[in-house]
Amino acid sequence: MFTELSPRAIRLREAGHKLTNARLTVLKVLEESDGHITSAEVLEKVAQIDSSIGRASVFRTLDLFTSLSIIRPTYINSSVTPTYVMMPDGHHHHIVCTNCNRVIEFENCGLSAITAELEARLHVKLTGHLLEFYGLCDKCI
Amino acid sequence: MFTELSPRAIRLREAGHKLTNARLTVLKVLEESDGHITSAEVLEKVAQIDSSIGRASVFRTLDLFTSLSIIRPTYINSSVTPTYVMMPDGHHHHIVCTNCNRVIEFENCGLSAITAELEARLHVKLTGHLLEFYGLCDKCI
DNA sequence: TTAGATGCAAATAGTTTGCATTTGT
DNA sequence: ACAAATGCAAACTATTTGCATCTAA
Repeated sequence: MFTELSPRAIRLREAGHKLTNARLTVLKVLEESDGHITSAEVLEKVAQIDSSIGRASVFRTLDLFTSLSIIRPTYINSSVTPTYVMMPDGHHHHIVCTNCNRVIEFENCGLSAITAELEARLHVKLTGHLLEFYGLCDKCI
Repeated sequence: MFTELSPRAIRLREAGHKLTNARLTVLKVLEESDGHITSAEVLEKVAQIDSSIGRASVFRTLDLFTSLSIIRPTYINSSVTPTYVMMPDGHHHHIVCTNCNRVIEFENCGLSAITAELEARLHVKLTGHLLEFYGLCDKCI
């Protein structure tokens, strides 16, 4: 059905979940996105690929992926439909322009020192993070 | 009607918005919360204080406050109803335990150096941020 | 005085649920 | 074989909208 399994699909199976058509299709849509995608967009693209997949399964899959920290719902420029962000290695960070709503990705969030300090001070074990900056992008300054 | 105006109320008026009963009541509820509150909780507490305030006005007020960066909707342990976090000085940070859903606040997010570096490198002007860590709290480790 | 904000109730839309059926392992 | 997952459609519920009325400045 699917020729190649992505690392996330393997992770899914190793966590004891079945690799169903619905799940692999949602995963494909997420992986082909730019890392930010709304539930409405996921529903639409999944329907384009395979219209026999039910909406409920898409939502169930998004919930499953969220519980596995593959994605994370956020409220980027949409107060109605959640935007899901892909969380490679359990983290994600970006800048949202509060004027034009553009989302700017960047590397090197520089949080490893902070993570280590918090783990030591608060006796917690941190596995990921979401860092969202707000401000004006270069075009809106 | 209200004897004292909080700094946020003054900020609201200075931004050109009327200080109505609905808005001041929502603000009061938010300020008396622990900094994390769902829309359902806001609706309920507002109704307790003044049942004549309409639900629609509460939602309109939450939208207004979000646009003013007084609060920010997030998806803490609730995939249905958004949780709003108060954003003092335009930022907020916390740890969410992925096991028990406890939210741990902490000071000193240590992002000022990263903020300055991003502003210089990407030619943006950053005004706030939301930083959310995921992991296990001391009791769940 | 009057633009802005409100409350109400109806409309909308995104998401969830129950269940018979199908499917991956 | 069989527990897990699915698709369907109905049910749900949070949120939004239109509009006449009210009110803060």
